Amino acid sequence: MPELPEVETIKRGLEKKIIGQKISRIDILDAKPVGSSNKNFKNKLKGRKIKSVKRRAKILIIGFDSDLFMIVHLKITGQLVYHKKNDQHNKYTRVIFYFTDQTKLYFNDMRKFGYLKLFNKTELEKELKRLDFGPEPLSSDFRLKNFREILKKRKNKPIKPLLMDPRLIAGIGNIYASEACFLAGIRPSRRAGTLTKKESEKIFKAVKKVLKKSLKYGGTSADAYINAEGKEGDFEKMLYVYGRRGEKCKKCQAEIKSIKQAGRGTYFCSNCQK
DNA sequence: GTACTTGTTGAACG
DNA sequence: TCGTTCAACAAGTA
Repeated sequence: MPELPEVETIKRGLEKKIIGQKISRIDILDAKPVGSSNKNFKNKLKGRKIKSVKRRAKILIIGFDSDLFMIVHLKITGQLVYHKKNDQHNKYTRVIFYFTDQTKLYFNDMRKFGYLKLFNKTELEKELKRLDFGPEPLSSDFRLKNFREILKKRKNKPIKPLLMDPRLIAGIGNIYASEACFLAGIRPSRRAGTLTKKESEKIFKAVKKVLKKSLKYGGTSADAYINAEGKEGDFEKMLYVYGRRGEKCKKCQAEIKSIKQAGRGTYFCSNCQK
């Protein structure tokens, strides 16, 4: 599942490949990700040149000339893959963007939760306001003080679902919320208000650390994630707890446990995390 | 066949 | 108004 490090990796890959590219044609193989609201999707994009690729939380924002922007959300199984000449589409390919130099960009999505939406600048700003994302955890503007304010406002919320709430902090999903709790030695079920000063600092640092480290390794390919070049990330083998139910803790050899929190799987070591 | 998985959103509720 | 909980979306795997 693409979370912040995965989406950021895709963003960096795309930036190198598609900026300056001009769209010559678009094939929509499945209209669902484009939605009924985007009836002129093809017409609006044809002939447009790509100016920028940005990321906010887990969404990608591709900027074109003439005040046009496309938001791409990959949700769980979405992929954006750039290919040179030969056709590489598969049964999950929903949209194909063809560029004037014969290269292509594929939007693949097995489970069809992802979407592509077009906006002008005003609409984009409105949309971002509506989405109401919390701070970017890797931004230098996001300080311990900000994090403690969030904990204070959500005293009763268990720490792991708190980390995953995109309106509180942007870009953290199930993998990194679980991993950050492990790194900090804190049980995912601990309520925000019960964390000591020291513990809140530990979690704060763990969040930044795990995201940065994953980014360094090109993300986690636990499910369908691949980057803009179609390659998997290498962070999966560095995971301490996520998806490791029944396996041994890499630090203490105890068995990794799993519970359900807010309907989502949570993994932790009951020995290392208090 | 059944249960379970995922990120996000919007509705329902207190 | 605000926070919390939960169903819904889709399609694959165990």
